[in-house]
Amino acid sequence: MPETTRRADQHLTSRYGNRPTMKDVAARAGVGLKTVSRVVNGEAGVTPDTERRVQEAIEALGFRRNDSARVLRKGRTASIGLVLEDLADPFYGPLSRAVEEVARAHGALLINGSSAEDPDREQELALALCARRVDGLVVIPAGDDHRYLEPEIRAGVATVFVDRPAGRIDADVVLSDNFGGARDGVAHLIARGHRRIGFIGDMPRIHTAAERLRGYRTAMEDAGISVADRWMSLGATSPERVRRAAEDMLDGPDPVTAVFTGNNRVTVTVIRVLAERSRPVALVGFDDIELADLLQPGVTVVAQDAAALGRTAAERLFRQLDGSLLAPERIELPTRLITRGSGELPPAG
Amino acid sequence: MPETTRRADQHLTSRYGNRPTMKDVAARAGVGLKTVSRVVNGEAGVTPDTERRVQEAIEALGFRRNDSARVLRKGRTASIGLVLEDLADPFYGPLSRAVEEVARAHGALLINGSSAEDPDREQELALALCARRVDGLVVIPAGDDHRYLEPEIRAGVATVFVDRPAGRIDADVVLSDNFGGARDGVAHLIARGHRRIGFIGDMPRIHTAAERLRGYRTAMEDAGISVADRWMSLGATSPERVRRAAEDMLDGPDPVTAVFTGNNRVTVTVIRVLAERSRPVALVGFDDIELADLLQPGVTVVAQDAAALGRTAAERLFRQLDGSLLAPERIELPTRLITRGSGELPPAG
DNA sequence: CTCGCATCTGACAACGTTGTCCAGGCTCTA
DNA sequence: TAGAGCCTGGACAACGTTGTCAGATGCGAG
Repeated sequence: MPETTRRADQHLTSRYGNRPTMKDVAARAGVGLKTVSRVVNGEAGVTPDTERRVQEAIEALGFRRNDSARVLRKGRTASIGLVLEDLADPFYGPLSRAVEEVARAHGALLINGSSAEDPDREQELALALCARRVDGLVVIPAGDDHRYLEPEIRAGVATVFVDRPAGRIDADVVLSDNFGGARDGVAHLIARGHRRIGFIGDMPRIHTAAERLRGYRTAMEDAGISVADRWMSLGATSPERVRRAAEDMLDGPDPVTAVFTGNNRVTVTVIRVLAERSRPVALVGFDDIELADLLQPGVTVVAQDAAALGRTAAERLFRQLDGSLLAPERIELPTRLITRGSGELPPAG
Repeated sequence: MPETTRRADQHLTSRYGNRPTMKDVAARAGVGLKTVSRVVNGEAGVTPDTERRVQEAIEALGFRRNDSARVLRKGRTASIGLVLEDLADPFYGPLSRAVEEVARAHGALLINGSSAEDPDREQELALALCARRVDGLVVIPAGDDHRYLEPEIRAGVATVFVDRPAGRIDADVVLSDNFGGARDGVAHLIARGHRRIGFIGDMPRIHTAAERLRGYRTAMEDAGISVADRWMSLGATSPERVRRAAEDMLDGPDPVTAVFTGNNRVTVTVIRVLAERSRPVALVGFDDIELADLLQPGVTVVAQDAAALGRTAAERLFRQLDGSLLAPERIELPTRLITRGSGELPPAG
């Protein structure tokens, strides 16, 4: 080996700051490039003495393998992407964490991004993740057309949709039983004697909101109750609109004696509205909320298991990656009615 | 150009599934490789006609640039890493989201990982992120020795610590005023006439816990109150231990008339314990919690702004990246006392 | 008509790693 | 002692992109 290469570590050509490469390590240890690679990857075929020399060089130079190059060469990035609505929402934290744990168990990192419920941003994010060549993608849809992912899926990006179904493409989906949960929650109120029951939910273009509304309607229909239009508020996204909607159905003609709320944010606002009033109004909310048991009365909810959604989706994703081609499947997880008092109040007024 | 190359797209050599490369696009469009690169990156110097042909080829093949290769070549990944404790904790969701937003504004993606409060896992994660060559790292420390990051920082990885200071290295830190917040919270109780005040917090090896404890001690000392050992519980991590600690100081000799809780999880458990009792006990908690205003009484808290912590840290990080070398700085954000009732109860018992 | 200049294009190397393959040295046996 | 076989180590190409640089093309002016 010529003297010039042996001293390569003394004039590292910089890019990432001044990071040593395997070549630098090899030069310093006086071995070949591939030998360093073998040591770093724990491959067989290196004598203990050589290995020690290489390890020392790695230590001395502070070498750390450049995974970008590795990825380029190997074709797998050992990372998956998660596109969700808003990480600050307490529903998505546990979901994301669950996905992360499964990824970790498979040696993968998680890149996540928030779509802020904006279809364009969802697409931008998902495609950016694909450009990074994530091995797989877990998507909580904001939009309702995911054909833009077709080339990616064909190219081998494992993809699973969670919480809401994919739009206009055939893919794996993991959902909560939104319809059944809402129906049971409303039926619970009906069983307590309520007939005038309000529903406040998100825009029906969001699948979960539509399904929960359908559950509400079905429960009412099954009980032979006809629903007045003013009992239903759809698209109540901001706290102000939720508040107005609640007040309308509580104070209008034929006032409701119970309210079913379509998601955790709506529930919280409605709790506030009800707390200001003397007439007791029953409440069942979709999604569990922290401290719900400590309020007076405790808040009865239809709980879904966010962590289980994430875990199931991630496991499905790695099953796609590990092996064979699976036919797209729709997995539905059950919800659980948790009675704490607010849903058991009898009709009043 | 020979006919054979023009048809290169018909025999793509696979790796990432079957992804077309720039070479494939070039062959199909009948142009050179570099021209495709120029079009993809919106560089000047391509005639409209050529550009159109390239765009068509990109469209037809479903080409998407491989950012791994790009990263390898350019040396910047346009991604930053966030190591936090647990994404499922409602404190970290908004923090992570805030970091993400700043990253997005700088065109970067966010990779995050949960350390689960385990120093080894923190290190493993941080180094894995460095191997991915993230441009920067936001770390919420679990351990108290971060010398392992020294080579990385020297190599140019921008690094900011949040919520807790870095251990044994000199680096940027963004903190809440844990000491001042706790001191003020406890002083608030003292001002209401309390003398026997309990403190329940996390292990003092965690910086925030230690600082809050110090705030408690200082407030008591400033008021000339000597603290009994049994009024303090440190290292109460599980709900069970918090419960036991609370019961001990409530039922033992010299029972406390007020409790200061050191973080949101402790606060929630103590609320549960207090709700079971008839004797009113005052409570001030560190960290705000959702629905705190709806409980009876409302929960008085020392609130810190998780989103502001994240935002400030991320902005600092990109300032490091954008430009010059900055001397490490310690930024402290104020806390805010929010009175809601529980902290204003007079001493009883 | 030719020269010079500006504009557009493409060949080539490089980024840092891993897979392939072969060379050289060793041990063991005949 | 020679030959076979094994083990270790290294040279080289490839992954897909971008930066450099030089060549080609077209246009206007002399």
